[in-house]
Amino acid sequence: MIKKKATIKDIAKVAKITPAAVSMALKDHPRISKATRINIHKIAKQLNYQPNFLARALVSKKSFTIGVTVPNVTDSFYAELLQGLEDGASEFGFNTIQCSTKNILAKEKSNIDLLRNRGVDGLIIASAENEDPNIKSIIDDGFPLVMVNRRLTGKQYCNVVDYVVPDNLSGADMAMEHLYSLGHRRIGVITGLPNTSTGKERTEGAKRFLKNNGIRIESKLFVNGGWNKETAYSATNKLLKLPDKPTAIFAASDEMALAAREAILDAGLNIPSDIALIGFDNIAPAQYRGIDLSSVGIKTYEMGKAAIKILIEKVERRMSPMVNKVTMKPELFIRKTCGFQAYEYRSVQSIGLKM
Amino acid sequence: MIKKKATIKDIAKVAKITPAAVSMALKDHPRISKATRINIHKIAKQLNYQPNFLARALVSKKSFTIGVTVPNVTDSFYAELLQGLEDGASEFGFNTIQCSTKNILAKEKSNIDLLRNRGVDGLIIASAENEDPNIKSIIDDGFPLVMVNRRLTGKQYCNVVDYVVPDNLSGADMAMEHLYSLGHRRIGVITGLPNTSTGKERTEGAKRFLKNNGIRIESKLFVNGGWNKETAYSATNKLLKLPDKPTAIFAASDEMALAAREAILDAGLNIPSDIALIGFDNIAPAQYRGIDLSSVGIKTYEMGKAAIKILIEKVERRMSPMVNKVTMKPELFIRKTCGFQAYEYRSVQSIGLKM
DNA sequence: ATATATTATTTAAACGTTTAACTAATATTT
DNA sequence: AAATATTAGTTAAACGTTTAAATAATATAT
Repeated sequence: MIKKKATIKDIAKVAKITPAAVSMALKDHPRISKATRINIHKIAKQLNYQPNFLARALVSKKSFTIGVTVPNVTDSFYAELLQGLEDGASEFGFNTIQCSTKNILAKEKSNIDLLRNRGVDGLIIASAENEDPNIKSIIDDGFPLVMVNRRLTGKQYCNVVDYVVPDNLSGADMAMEHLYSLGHRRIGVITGLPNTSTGKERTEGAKRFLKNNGIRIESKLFVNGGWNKETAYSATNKLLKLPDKPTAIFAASDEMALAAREAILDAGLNIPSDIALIGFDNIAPAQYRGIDLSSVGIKTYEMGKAAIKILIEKVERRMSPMVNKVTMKPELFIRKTCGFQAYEYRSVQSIGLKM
Repeated sequence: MIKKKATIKDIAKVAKITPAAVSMALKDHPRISKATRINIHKIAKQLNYQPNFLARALVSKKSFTIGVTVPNVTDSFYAELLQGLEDGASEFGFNTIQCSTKNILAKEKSNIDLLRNRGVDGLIIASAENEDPNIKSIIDDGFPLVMVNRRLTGKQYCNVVDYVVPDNLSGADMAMEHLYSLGHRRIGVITGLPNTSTGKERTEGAKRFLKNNGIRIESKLFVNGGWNKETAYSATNKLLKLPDKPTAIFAASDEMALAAREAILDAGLNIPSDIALIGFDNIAPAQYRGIDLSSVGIKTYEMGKAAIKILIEKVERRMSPMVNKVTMKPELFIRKTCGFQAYEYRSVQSIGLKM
């Protein structure tokens, strides 16, 4: 039923030479005479020959495919990262296979197994946890790997594996500094998952800032937003219900910041007059008018491209002895949720009805 | 350097039987005695055996992989669709490989070739054009295919290929009706690419509505938004510069509606009091407070799941003679950009500075 | 004219599986 | 006891490619 594609054997039959010769001719091996090479190319075009990657990968142990795991694809941050990875890969003639792990270790494991069994040449992992056993086993196998966005934090492995990550400490510092400079002294922090490097380091950065500026660290001002909207929304409510609630909130991701934003407005409070808000990642929705979320961000798309470049170089060189550790400089994007701009978002109640 | 994985041969050596027997034992073929089957499974687990999909796919012509093409992954609509596709596939033990085409036919072709050469069992195409030659060649080859979101509109092929698409005519109708019911008679339309079924049909639906309600169709009120933010932004400006500019705008996608929103606010106009705005797709960012974009939407995630289900059924049955054509019922999500709600988004100028 | 080098191709094995067909051993039927 | 059936494997070929090694044919050097 399915019309089958022409193979090397078909070409061989037409050209009356062996499949091996065809294979060589197609890659313009000098061993094959110019005349036959031209002939073979012609026949290949006539038969619309397309090489079978499966067969090629099986024998040559090279699939020109990179496996990628991310927590999810619906988060704008990962969408942009994926785009960078995909575009970067295609520049080198590689493709990507993507899987989401939903921050579940078991799902990550099955995804990694699956990708490796499908013969990917290397892995980009954007979904790792701090002491991720899945990563460790990839490293133990000596399999080409570059971590992106998140990395391992454990001492023994963190100098062994390549990564491209944001400078989370500086980023958090910039966010806190911005709030501080606007007069905020009581700052709530919606943290990411503490078992991720991004979660851990952004929290650390915030704490370090407080310490450096002589502000007491109150644990109740740090609430776990779980890297997702739902958890972040209720985490924000915890902050808002505090008797001495913060005057500003730093969320460790824009995704969570946007959820915090909803929670704040739902509580009838205004941004930034009642509560200032800053996020991290500088995702596209943060930039819409009416959102105008101030945020610390890195060049996410570039981060993806950088990671894939390192990985493909490793793959091509069949594992170089170099370990590349790249950190991306964060930038502060001042918009309108921290009170620096003359603009205010008001909850529905505070506006009242008018038509 | 790279530690190599255990193969069937390794198991065979340990168990002192042939690879063929191992292969059968692993899939619990009754030909193999219970005792050896158990033994083989045990050894497989010990050696951490993982089947090589490439080899398996090569011989069995089955890879349990579905190829997917979308225009891009950064558009929230496609991100959600992809999630549905991926989740749906994994429910059936399948995986997806995704590529973006950026609405470029040549890129679509190379992606499709690539996916097929990598041995995918079927294709989900979400990026097709109306008379897409790439689709036609897939059909001619009898290769399993389900189109999603967009379909072919040409007569000869549209009854041959499976698809799951929104009911664009009704959707456009609902959007226009909503604006009409709020008193709007002069409605601008930001259309999608006319060479896509979604673009064509949503425009058609809008025109049909106008006709049915005795409103003259003015071609200058229809501007091409090209399915992307940049084009939609300038398309909106064209509408706004009209001497008798529309009192409302219907954008054929939320992505474009959000760009239109920026353009309107940038022009110093208020939404909805100066101009009402409605989109299509009901993507997540439309729902943020401060955006509150009214929109017509379908269950995008479910659409993805439905498409993958149909495809996998075709793949499993090795092409059934049935052609499934599914349309998804649209829903109207009334938020605050059409003036129905007591809320208004104002441009910066109209608020003036205040701190 | 013989030995050596060069060129163009073929042969054969391999990658890791699957599967149909064959075989040997044991069990069941007549 | 001979004929037949069942069980539990083994053998061999295949999937579509790649690649090292062998070979044959021709050209060049001695």
